[in-house]
Amino acid sequence: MDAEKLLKAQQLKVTPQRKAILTVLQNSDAVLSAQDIFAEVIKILPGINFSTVYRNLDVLLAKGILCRITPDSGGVLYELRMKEGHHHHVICKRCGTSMPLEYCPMEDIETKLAERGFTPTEHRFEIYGYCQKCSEGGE
Amino acid sequence: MDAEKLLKAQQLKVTPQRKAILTVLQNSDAVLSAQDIFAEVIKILPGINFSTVYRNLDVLLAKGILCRITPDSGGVLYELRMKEGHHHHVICKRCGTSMPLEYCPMEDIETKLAERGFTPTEHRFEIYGYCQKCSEGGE
DNA sequence: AATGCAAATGCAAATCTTTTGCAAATGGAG
DNA sequence: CTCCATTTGCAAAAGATTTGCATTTGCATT
Repeated sequence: MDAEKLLKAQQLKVTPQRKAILTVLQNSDAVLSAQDIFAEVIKILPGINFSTVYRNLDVLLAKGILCRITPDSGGVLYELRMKEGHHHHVICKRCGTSMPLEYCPMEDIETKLAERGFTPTEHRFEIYGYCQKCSEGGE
Repeated sequence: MDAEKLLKAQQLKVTPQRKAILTVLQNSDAVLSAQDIFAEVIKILPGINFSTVYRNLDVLLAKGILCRITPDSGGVLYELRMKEGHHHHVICKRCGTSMPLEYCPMEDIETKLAERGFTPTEHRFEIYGYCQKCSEGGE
């Protein structure tokens, strides 16, 4: 995946900072916090600022280049969007690896909500646990 | 619902601070942030401290007296647990009212996860939108 | 290749939320 | 009533994220 193409496709300027952020996310199959990302990006681009990372995460998220995940344990995690369109995630609590999920529970429940007069606009479905690799090694 | 009974049932000491926190949550059918709760509790119990509220929210959560909800918009919200056992939530983005949901998507997906070797330990399913009352008044 | 400007960045400070250490206070079992 | 583990208040620290502003930079257009 080409960082420049990704950015241009969204009418975003191609800056070294953005390329570094995308590189970090590409090289990780785990979901990362803003701080994690900053810690990695600064290795590539010493001198980059926190605020630049935060601002760009917001921009990339708004443009749909990233997904945001918010575990129960708190915090906000990001990952490169690997799948087009709406989807949910399965996340390993040990290694942080995230997999897209080809299933959305909303279909099953839409009529039930309609009966209650509730109009859904967003929803979230996230599954945490241990991936195959991390299960094998014991808990 | 009796705050004292709730606390005693969980081997927690009955303190004015805890009773005040529970009272606030009982009188609200919306989900509240720690700050919201503090702002209300201090009206009942002037002099109560932030840290007391935070600590007690953690305790009450651990004991299963509260539910924690983390909207995409960020932040952490709490509500009195209205339903025994595992369940999910439907939350109105305007008035914050929360309703328990008698449906869990995990059943539908467990085998699919097993095929991938993933062992789920926790999951979250939250639906945001507008409740009947708030839909009527227009967006 | 040079120009112009909106967009992006760095920096520093501010804000907001949550946590922690510790001494004093207190609930409740015996 | 006494005692002790639990809980609280306080103050400070820690952590995460945001903001204002001057400067720089990408890039579309000369």
